[in-house]
Amino acid sequence: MRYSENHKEEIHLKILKIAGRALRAKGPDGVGVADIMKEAGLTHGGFYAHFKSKEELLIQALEGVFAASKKKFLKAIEGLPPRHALGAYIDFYVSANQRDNPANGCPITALNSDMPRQSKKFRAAFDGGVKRLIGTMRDLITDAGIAEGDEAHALASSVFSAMAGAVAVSRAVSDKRLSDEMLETARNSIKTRLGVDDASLSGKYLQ
Amino acid sequence: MRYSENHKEEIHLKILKIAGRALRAKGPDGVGVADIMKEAGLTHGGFYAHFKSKEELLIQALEGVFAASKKKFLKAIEGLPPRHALGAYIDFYVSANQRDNPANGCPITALNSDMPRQSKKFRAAFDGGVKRLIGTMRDLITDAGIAEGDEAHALASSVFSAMAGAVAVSRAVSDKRLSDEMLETARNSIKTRLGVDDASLSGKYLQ
DNA sequence: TCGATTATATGATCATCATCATATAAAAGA
DNA sequence: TCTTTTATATGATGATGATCATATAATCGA
Repeated sequence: MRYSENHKEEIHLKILKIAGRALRAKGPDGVGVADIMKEAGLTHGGFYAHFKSKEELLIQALEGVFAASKKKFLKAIEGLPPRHALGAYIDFYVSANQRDNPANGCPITALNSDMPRQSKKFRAAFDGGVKRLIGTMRDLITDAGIAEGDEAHALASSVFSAMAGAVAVSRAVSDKRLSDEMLETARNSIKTRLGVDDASLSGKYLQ
Repeated sequence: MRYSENHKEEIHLKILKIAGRALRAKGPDGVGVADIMKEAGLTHGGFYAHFKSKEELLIQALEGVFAASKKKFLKAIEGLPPRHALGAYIDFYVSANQRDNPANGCPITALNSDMPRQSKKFRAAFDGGVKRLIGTMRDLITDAGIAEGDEAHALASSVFSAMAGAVAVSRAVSDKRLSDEMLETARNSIKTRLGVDDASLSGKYLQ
């Protein structure tokens, strides 16, 4: 059956979107091809007209998810001066909202302990996404005048690892009180470390 | 066949030990009953004489792993005064050695992104282990005079989340340079935050 | 030495899942 | 309207894995 010009492409994107959510919710080994297709309103057989393999689907889905994460990053800091932007992003990321919505959140948080068990290609896609996110934060840190060059990069990678790690661990713990405690103290300590905590930003110490 | 008095118990412990390593290396959904039994020198059929289900095995294995982690914690700080002990534990934990040996490392690091997808019972066992580890660190922080009461607890939970998160994210990234960078900056920032970095401990600032 | 006990083995069942061969049907172009 | 194209459906296939029924064999107590 011949469909409209770009019908297949639309379906392709729809599958990727659904897979991106399932990937984060169920992990790379938890997503089933048939389930994804069913959610897209199709049956499992048609899958291989869209993707060479499940691995290819996951790689494309992961790339889409990283691109969306970067977009969310940029949107969260839109229009803010650099230091306020850093604070705003940390507030956005290290939050109960992120913790409670793995399917729509950052893939680093959602997949970190799965990564060592994945294929080389999938891991390479993951690395690429992480590096791009770190690059965005490095630019922000540079713009804020907090550090520059290699130092800005090291700081950005460290801050990102702290943010992702904090959300991931708080998500792993099912005790809400403990989880909230971890999240809040992590958020504060990361902001303090960068000098973008509320006290600093209100001008008490700098600028 | 009747074996020696405590033969079954020995086998039981052997299975648990193997499962504990597999659990961290392959994740809860990656461990196969047959594989575990084979590694223990047995076949899959005998499994259910030892455990009611795979879930029961995983829970017991996880509890064993947390107990071992606590032992390693105590061993790493053995004989050191509180503040040096904190520094030593952070050095021990946030290290390339831990990152590169998931099968023998901390379960928080190895399993965090798997946890939201696990059964209630398994998650409860995880929570218990996390709380005990945090309790040990809280005591250390209290002994070191860094904080006390609820504040010491909050600090301990936050520091643990930062440590586990940093190792987990550095493990997720396959690029060695980036991974090393994350690990080192995380280790330094956590130690500085607690005032147990090398400069502080050498007496430059305190004590 | 022999029978009872029981840890372990064998082999089946049932479910899930990725993959693929083949069939179908809808729509575009003639 | 009819043929061709091709996106999707149907229905295998083979692999893996948890679970369980039943068989086997080793040792202890008699």
